[in-house]
This record gives sequence, C-alpha cells and structure tokens, in this order.
Amino acid sequence: MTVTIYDVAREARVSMATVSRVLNGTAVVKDETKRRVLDAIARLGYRPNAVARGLASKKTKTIGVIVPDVSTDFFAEVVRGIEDIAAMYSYQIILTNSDADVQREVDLVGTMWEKQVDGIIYMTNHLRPEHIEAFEQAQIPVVLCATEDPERRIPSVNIDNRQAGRDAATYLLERGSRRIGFVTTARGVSLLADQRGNGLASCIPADQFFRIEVEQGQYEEALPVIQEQVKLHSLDSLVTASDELGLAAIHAVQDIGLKVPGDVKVMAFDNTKLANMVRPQMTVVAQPMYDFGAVSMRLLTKLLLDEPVDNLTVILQHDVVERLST
Amino acid sequence: MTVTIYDVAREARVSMATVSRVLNGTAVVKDETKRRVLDAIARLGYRPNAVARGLASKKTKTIGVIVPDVSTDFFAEVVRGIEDIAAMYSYQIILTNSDADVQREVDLVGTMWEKQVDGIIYMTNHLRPEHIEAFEQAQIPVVLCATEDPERRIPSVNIDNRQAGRDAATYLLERGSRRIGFVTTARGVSLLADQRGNGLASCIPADQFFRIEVEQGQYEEALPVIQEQVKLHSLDSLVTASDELGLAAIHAVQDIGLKVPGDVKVMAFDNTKLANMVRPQMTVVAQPMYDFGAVSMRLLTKLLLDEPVDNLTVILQHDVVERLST
DNA sequence: CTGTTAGCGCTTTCAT
DNA sequence: ATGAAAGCGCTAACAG
Repeated sequence: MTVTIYDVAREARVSMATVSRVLNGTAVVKDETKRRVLDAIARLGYRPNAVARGLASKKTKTIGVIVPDVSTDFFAEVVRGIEDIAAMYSYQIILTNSDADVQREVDLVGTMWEKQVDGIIYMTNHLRPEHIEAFEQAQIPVVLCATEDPERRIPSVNIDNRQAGRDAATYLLERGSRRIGFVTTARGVSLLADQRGNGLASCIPADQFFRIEVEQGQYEEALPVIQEQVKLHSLDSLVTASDELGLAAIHAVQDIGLKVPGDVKVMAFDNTKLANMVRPQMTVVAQPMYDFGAVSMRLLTKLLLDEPVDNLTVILQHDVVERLST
Repeated sequence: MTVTIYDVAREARVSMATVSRVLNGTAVVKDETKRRVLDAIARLGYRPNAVARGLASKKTKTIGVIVPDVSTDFFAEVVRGIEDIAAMYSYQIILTNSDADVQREVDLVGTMWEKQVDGIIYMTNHLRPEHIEAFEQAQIPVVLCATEDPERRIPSVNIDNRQAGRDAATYLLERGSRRIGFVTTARGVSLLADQRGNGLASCIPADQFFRIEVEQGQYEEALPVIQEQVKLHSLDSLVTASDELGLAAIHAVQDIGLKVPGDVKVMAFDNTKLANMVRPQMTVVAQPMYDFGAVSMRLLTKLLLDEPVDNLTVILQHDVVERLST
C-alpha cells in the first residue's frame, strides 16, 4: 500500500541507508547510484514519511504558533509573516488560538510539547510566570512575538511601545492638542496597551490626559463610551489602541456633530488595511505586523539552526504616519 | 532526559502496555493500577510523544489547512472556525498559504501527505484537475471549504453562490435599480465570484448589467475603476464581490459627488466586521464565514471517525442583510 | 486485567 | 561510497 524507503532501496538495488543519504544529502553518493535512487523514487511515487523521520531524528520541522485570535486583522497579518518565512525554511506551522486565556495558553504549550514541535512562536497580552514555567518544562525554544518579557529572559520581537506612546503624545502636543483621550482596553488586559498609555502619560500633563476604557476594545461598544467622554471632558484629541477603536473614535466624534480633525484629532495604533480605507484616512502609529511574524520566525530559525544571533531581544521600528484624521 | 512510557511503567511497576491503556482508555484497567500509573505520570511529568504515537497508530491527530491567504478578513475568520472545532475534537491544524497558486497548492498537498495529516481542509478559488489528482495520490480525506467541485466528487461546504447572486439582483430590482454594476475580479480568477456574477446576470436584462473588473480586488486599485464606470454608464447600483470592494464603491461614488444610497445603491458580498463599521453601513449578502470553517471541520471529523454522514456536499444558508447603503 | 513482543518508517552510528 | 543493524517512543495484536 504505502511505499517506504525499503521499497525504494529494493527497486534501486541499494540499501535503505543509501536512499536516506540521497534524500537528505547527508553524505556523498556516487552519481550513478544517486540517479538510480532518484529514478526509483519517481517510479514508485515515494514520499518520505515525516512522522517516522521526526521520531528517528527528533526534529519535526514544525513550529507551534500560539496566538490570541487569528481572526483579528493584526494577528492574521502576523501569522502570515510567520508562515511565509517558515515555508521558506521548510517548516510548517501548527496554529492555535488561545483567546488570551492563561490556562489555555499553558495547555497549548503542553500540546506543542507532545507534538514535538521544534520551536514555538508565542503571542500573548501579558506574559506571566506560568508561561515561563511552561516554556522551561517543555524545553522548547520560544520566541515572543509582539509580546514583551520585561525581564528579557525569553527571545522576543517587538517595538518600543513606551516610545511609541511618547511619539504619539509629542505629535499631538506639537499640533496644539491640550485635552487628549486615550481609548484602550481595561488596564492589565494588555501590557502593550498599558505601556503605550504610560508613554503617553509621561509626556502629557496629568490634567490634560484622559483614559477611556472600552472593555473588549470593539467598535460597537466603544462608540457610546467615546461619545460620552469626549463631551464630558471637551477633548480635542483621541489616541486609540487599535485601528478599529480609531474608526469608532471618528464615528463617535462625528455622531455628536463634531468634525475630524477640525474639532477632534484622531490618531490610532497599528496601521492595518483599515486605516487607509476609512474617511478620513487615519493618522497612525504604524506597527510592522507582517515583520513581527517574519522576523520572529527568522530569529527562531537562527536559534534552531545554531546560527549566530547578536541580539535576542529585537526591537523593530514603529512609525508615525500622518494622514487626514489629525 | 526525556521521560518515556517505559519510565512511567517502571515507576508504576506495570508494563508499558498498561500505561498505554490508561493513557488511551483502550481497555479496562483495575482502578488501583490506574491510580499508580497516573501517579507515576504526574510524578515524572510525563508527556506522551505524539510523533511516536503517530508512527505506531498511523493517526497524527493533525489536519492540514490550505488557504489562499490567512491575512484576509474572510479566510482569517474561516480558519478560526476550523481551529475551534478542531481543538474541540483534539486535532491540531497545520496552516499553509497558497496565494491561490495552483502549483503551490498541489505542492502543499504533497507536504501534507509527508506530514501524515489525517485530513485536509482545502480552500481555493478554482478547483482544477491537478488538485483532484493530488488528492487521489495522497489518499487523504479532503473537505472543500467555501470552494466548489462542480462534479461533486469531493465533500464540500459552501453556499449556493448562483442563488446568492440572484437574491442580490432581486433585492435591487425590486427597489428600482435599472443600471447595475458588478464589481469583481477578472473572470476565471474566482469560480465563486463568477457564479455570483452569473446569478446576477441571469436576473438582470443584459443591457442593464455592467461588469466592472478590478484585477486584484483591492480597495486602492478599485477606486478609479469604479468611478470611471459609474460615470460612463450612469449606474444606479453597485454589487461588489467583497466588503472591501463595497467600501471602495461607496467612496468612489462619494468622490464623484454622488450620494449612497440616494444616487447609487451599494450592496456587498461577505459581511465581515467591516460591513458594520463603515458609514453608511453596508447592505450585504452575508456569508457564514466562521461556519464555513466550523462545519467543514465537523464534516471532516465525521469522515475520520466513521460517523454517518447524510450529505457530502453541504450548502449553508446565505442571507441578505439590509443596512444603510441601499 | 496485565505482560510480551513485534513492528510503524526513518536516521544514524559503525563497519567495510 | 555503501551496507548492516540498532534504535526513536509508542500502539496493537497475542498470550495468559
């Protein structure tokens, strides 16, 4: 039924070891012999069994990817970046969604362990001791992606979120903003969002800075909250933790009869496709989402292939992109 | 270093077979013995090696997912549906992007074969003989997702795209539309889009129907094309193959000084989050994206677990959702 | 209810 | 340059 390396060996009149050698390029094989083997492989339609190979070699050529939710613009783009580079290095990815639930995240590391993945690319809102412990127990190389380990124990790829917050603040302050609202999720939910908030707060006088919390960070629920806060505090500017919230901000402002950017400036984080597709097009602090994934995966390949790595915590550049909402 | 089933057996003073039994519930084990085994497992921090298990049992509990591009709203949502149900049945998914390239798609089936996946969920714009051949060669159960096999050889989950096209046409015709443009990708690129187009065309008099082709189907490139065609043919309605194109349609119309829906009605396909987040909110033919994935995966589990299946080609319901753009 | 024994299909020494 | 043989860690008969 299934054709194995034995069948190929017999067909080519060599030993299975030789077949393995031409398959993996592990050692020099005489040209003539190699040809015979390749012919046999083609004739039989042989495909090496990666599971058997994985058991024997203890390398599976698969990478575990743990992400809060792929269906999100941001992470979908990151995952694309991961998969592209993985494919380039002949790795496949096992994708799992954690919904940012700590218990589930830890369980997933266990699953990845059982699957014997060669490495893990890990995204979460907030790295906890439980995560670190799970990584150590599983003994699998991990790269944090768009996720920060404040103590730099785990390799990671990220931007400088605090600086990004400061840059947003500076941008607005320079343009005369004096009552700035920061639309974000509840504190503690996302370390990154909190850091951006801290960056903003560090540049803006306390009496000019207003934190606006939207539980899930979704468009629908954000609209009324933002409207209320803009009116209540007579805000002249809004910074949002995501493009989706940015759009909510624009609409919320418009719905109470004010103009963007005339009455209220709106500046979002991320720069997904959405930012460019709405009217007015949004000024954003752009994040290199695809690169988060691509660079993380590249870093992981370096770790796996024992290539030299000069820096285990890489900081990608962010970028203020000025458009029409400010 | 790594603890194996042998170590557990020794620690629990039973044979490896017994450990395997309590692990898999394959046979009845005395309570007392089971307890000893479970204790040993906990004490040693044992994790079964899924690769070894896969080699021995010829089942890997992993599913291959081949998708044109996860970073797309539509497919990201589908993949989420797949993964949720997969997790529910203790399957993991290997995710790969094909960019809708036929050669790459065929190669990926080969990769999945090598990885010994238990099944494949397959999405493509246009099913070709090469695909069918690849499936047959690999001998792996396949479920087509949001993809149609006109000859119904392969199990699939889809909506009735022709009917969806007719429904869109009917909706607009009943509301007085007489010059209707269909904004879509080039013919032949996407069978589904073509079928919807056919559905539309079958209900609309030929001299009232205008096909507007946008090469990649993206927002930016669509804007000028749509503007030109709307002016050229004095269109009073636009149907678009995606929400992204729907938004492009709205903006294109507004940019030439016309009103949506006053002067031109816009109706999109899909109903991603976007449709609800733009102004005016878009009337759409809603597709059950999450369910495409979830139902496909569920169907695949039935196939894999030999559960009875009454229909191998399942047609999900679509739905016209009226909002403010028509 | 539990133990013994073959493999699963491949990689990897160790010889030659 | 090539072959022989010993596992990798587990499941699955087959005994008992």
